[in-house]
Amino acid sequence: MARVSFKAQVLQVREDAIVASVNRLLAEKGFDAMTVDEVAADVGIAKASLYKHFTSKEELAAAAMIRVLDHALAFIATLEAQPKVAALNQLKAVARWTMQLQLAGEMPSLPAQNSTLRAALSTNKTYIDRLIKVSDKLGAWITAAQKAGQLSRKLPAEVVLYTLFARACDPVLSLLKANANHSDEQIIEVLLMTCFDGLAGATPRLRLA
Amino acid sequence: MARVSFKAQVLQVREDAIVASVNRLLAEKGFDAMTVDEVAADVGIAKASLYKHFTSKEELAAAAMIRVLDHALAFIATLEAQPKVAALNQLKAVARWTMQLQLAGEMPSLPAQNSTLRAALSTNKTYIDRLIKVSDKLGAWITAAQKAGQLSRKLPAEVVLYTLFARACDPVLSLLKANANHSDEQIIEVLLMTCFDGLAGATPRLRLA
DNA sequence: GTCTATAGCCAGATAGAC
DNA sequence: GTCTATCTGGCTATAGAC
Repeated sequence: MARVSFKAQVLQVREDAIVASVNRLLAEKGFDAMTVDEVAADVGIAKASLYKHFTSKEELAAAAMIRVLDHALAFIATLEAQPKVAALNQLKAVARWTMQLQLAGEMPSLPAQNSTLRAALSTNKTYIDRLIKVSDKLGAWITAAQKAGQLSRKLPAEVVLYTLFARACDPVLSLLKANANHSDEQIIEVLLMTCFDGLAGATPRLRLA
Repeated sequence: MARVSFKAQVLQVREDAIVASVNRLLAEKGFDAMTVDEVAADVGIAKASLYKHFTSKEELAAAAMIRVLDHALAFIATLEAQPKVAALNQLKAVARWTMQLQLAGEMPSLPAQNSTLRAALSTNKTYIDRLIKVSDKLGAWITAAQKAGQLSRKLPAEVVLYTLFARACDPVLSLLKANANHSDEQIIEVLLMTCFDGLAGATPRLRLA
């Protein structure tokens, strides 16, 4: 049986600490503004030690992105354990979760348009795998919600999917938080409304029979 | 009378060319990835010459942002010339205009979270002035539309305003364009729907006589 | 594997001739 | 004001001792 040595456990814990730091710094400053020196200082180890675990800054960031996607998959799994919930509400729960992560300062921004990070991510098999897994889970709920008339059938499913990803790092949230007139919970409720019901606002559904 | 010398005109034209280049590069790569060398090469002058016109990279970017806001103000002015249009439709027209700019590759992204650019912009009087002017114009339409019941009254006006700014550089647009299954016009229509009517989609308004 | 020290590079900004 | 050539600082990444 595969007993994991104590030493290996220590290393694993250290790697987790590194990735957690990277995740927070990515959320706070973005990939370009984040420096490897900062990460090392934040973790409390030497920069050279970082490069024993990860071969490049891009790989550091990729590990953080994968971590977020894994957390998302875990959250989705808990939702799936309650099969009676309407698909629309599952999607809303996911959106709420991403916004809470953002408010907590733990949601790295989407990789900017033409960066070295995008190139690295697009060739990272693990990252792509997790991204597809999340997309498949959400995609299933999206089509189910459209069939049930809970989501507009006029919108291509990919538009809905991309929109959910984009709202997970919507700058509106940080703008509202900066102006500090609302509680975190109020911000989330308002953003969920604008996302699902639009700026025009939902009108009562006609009950046809 | 203030006759503008030929030489001054040439300079003005050159500055316009510089700012137009910066604008395009900002839209394409973002502030961090854009280099001053690129700008100089794109305009076709030496880097040192750039620094005779603008004292820093941040000021270059600020000039581009101001240019966009000035264009927005000009567009808003043309809309104001048609006072019979409902406030909601004026806002939609502005949103459509920003999306067209984005599709044309001429919409610089919002300054990322904690950058030197944000600091520079926040102390740039001209930029702030234009930003306030645009916000005031849009703010008037927002409150009018809410009074008329065309926009949700449950949303604070600032939320609507921030959302319109954010949608002006919504990453969903570039994602959809990358997957290239839709025409530019289709993309814009779909994004306008998600913005104003939400993912759930608009339902027919009840007519209460 | 961890550290200190440093290599190598690149980008923002400037000097100085014209 | 425009150019070429250069300075300067900061950042990624690595060498080499322990």
